[in-house]
Amino acid sequence: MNYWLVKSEPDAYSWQEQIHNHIEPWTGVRNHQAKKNLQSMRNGDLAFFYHSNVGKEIVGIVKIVKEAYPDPTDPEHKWVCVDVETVCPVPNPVTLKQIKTDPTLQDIGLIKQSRLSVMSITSEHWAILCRLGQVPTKYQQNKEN
DNA sequence: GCCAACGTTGGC
DNA sequence: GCCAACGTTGGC
Repeated sequence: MNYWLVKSEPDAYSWQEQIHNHIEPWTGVRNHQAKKNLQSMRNGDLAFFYHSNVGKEIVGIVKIVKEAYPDPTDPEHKWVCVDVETVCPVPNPVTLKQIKTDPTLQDIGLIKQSRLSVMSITSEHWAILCRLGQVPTKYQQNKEN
């Protein structure tokens, strides 16, 4: 399985709304590299939910439950979305500041490609971020895969 | 195909 | 509010 990070501005769609909705289509991605990443996601992959602009921290974990399909918010049907399901909150949200000061996280996409809204995360970085966020072990991996 | 102008994202 | 990074548009 693969690990990912998806960004949302909490003013537009927040983690609280994600908890409430439980399963939600991840729509509105309008960048080719992000689209490619969406298309590489497989059912059961896990993703960090990051609050951009306001908060600037990793606040939760979601699971991909429906692979890429045409984004209903795109009238031209040329962009895609996936469905994500709430897995758990990150008990101790990991801030961008923390990530920037951690020597083991310097080559993470969040820093190197700050404008990309859907990116992959290595399993090593995933483990480090889970530890920093104090994510319970049982949520760090999807046992179904 | 190049590049200037402009728009957007997102951090500071 | 500013700006860096990056993407898009359109003239040539």
